[in-house]
Amino acid sequence: MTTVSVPAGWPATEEEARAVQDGLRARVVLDEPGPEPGTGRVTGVDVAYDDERDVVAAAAVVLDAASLEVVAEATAVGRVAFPYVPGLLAFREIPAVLAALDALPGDPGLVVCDGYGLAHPRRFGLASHLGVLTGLATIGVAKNPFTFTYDDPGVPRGSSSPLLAGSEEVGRALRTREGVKPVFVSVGHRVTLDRACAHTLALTPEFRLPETTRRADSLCRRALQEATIRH
DNA sequence: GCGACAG
DNA sequence: ATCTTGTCGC
Repeated sequence: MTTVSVPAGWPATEEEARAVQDGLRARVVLDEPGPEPGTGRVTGVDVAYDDERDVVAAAAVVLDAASLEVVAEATAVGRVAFPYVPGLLAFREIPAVLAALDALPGDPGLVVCDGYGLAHPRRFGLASHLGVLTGLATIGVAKNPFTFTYDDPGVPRGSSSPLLAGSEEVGRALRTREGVKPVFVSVGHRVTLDRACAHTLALTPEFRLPETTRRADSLCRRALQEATIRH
């Protein structure tokens, strides 16, 4: 386990944070296909909080994309750097996520975030932001549609429908389990939407949520527990 | 103006 | 995100 350090110049107000998003948005790369689904490594990142004690814990879990077996993992614990504000989630989660990624031994490969990328009020969600800061290929897989609209996808696993901001497709509602509520996939950095969905399907052989986020979720909760038990 | 709103 | 036991079902 390592310690979270908040990057210098990290915004302190919502206005500053929105300005940062507007300034970085142009650096997102959307025209690279990204890694081949089912090959190389896939890393899940997630964060857990104890707002009472102002503590944050992040986890990064690396899986072999073909076997979905855990190859490496790391955690980071520190102080919360920003409150939760819809549209500004990245400022709350990224410092801890960066620390966990830095503590990883090898290359993370594709990074799967718990939240959105392009599907964002200013088209620069958590996955986009993390991608730009690290240069890594990233995608966002969220559990809720946020403010966006969609038609319910077909019942079979693999069915999808556009996730819409008005008439603009910002992501996809993707059915990962037959007849179960879809997940909401959007592009982060250096991956196309088709491939982001293919990766998501490859990561959900059994459950609605990607194996990456399931693993990262349980690990960061454990890390938070251990960091919170005493002190 | 008010409410909704990824995690 | 988080508060939270047992319970229904494969």
